[in-house]
Amino acid sequence: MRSSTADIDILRKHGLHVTDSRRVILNLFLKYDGALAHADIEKYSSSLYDRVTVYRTLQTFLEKGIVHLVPTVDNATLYALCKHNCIEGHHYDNHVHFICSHCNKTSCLDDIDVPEVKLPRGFRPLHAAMIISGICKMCKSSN
Amino acid sequence: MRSSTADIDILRKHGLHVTDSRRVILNLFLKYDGALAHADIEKYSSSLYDRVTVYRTLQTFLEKGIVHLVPTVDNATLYALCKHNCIEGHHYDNHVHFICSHCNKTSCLDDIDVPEVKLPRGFRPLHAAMIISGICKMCKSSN
DNA sequence: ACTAATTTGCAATAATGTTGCAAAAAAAAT
DNA sequence: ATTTTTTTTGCAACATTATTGCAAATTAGT
Repeated sequence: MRSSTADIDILRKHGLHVTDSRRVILNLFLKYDGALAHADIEKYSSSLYDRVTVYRTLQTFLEKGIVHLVPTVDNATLYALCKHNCIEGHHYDNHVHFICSHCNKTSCLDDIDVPEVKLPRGFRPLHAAMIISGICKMCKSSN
Repeated sequence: MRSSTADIDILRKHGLHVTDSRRVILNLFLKYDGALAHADIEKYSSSLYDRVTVYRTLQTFLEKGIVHLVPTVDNATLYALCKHNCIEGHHYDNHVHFICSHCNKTSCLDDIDVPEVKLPRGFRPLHAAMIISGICKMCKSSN
């Protein structure tokens, strides 16, 4: 029995050195399967790593296209794993994000694309993001 | 010639005492016609008022339904004037927001509603927000 | 194992947001 | 118009969140 190397593969694929903190943080994303804020990561990793390291790791993941930012209405910076098609410097995260007002978890609905919208004359759109809030699958079924 | 009292009317209509700081900050929104962050307000009001006052004023405007929060991808808290139908405690800001990547201004497209989206089984939507980035009307025509 | 380059942790600093309380200002009452 | 009551403001202190420089530790290639 050998331990999974999915995290290592991802790091290598994006040209990053494999380090403990990067593996641990990346595995949080892989296991949790939702958007995480800096504070979540500090909590889940039991403050194993310095705050600064967490900030820098997230920044690096962002730059390399491993995670993308999720729009929020409060002032939290949320990160979520890029699922497909993201390359360094350009994200294709044009899927809908869902934030549950019960469990507060933010999930990427990877298969739901953001719909096109007709804009007023003169506006040239480049990217669109959509966040739907409500009750998620898990919370609804556990009532 | 008498000075405009639009700001005073708005404050009164929402049951707020009319004070200098509230008038000045409200007028910033009325004139700028875009979303403003706390930092913008400090800048435009030449730090006439204490940071704390600005925070509390924005919080009050939010509670009374004078402004609403605008979703952002970075960690800024953005406020924009409510145009119609907002009452105390409940916002109907289901319009599309546009952020210009050139001039960095965020505007409310009040007449463009956020489109409906079909969600996966089990998700119950309550509210939807949409942010489109690109080049705005003003920046496009000034090239 | 050795070397070169990258990453990490620590300390210091900056930026952002919150709370309590006395003084000032606004609205209501006289 | 003056007094009284209530609300708002500014200050100070504090809490949280994020950034930078640099030496020590770690990674990857030879």
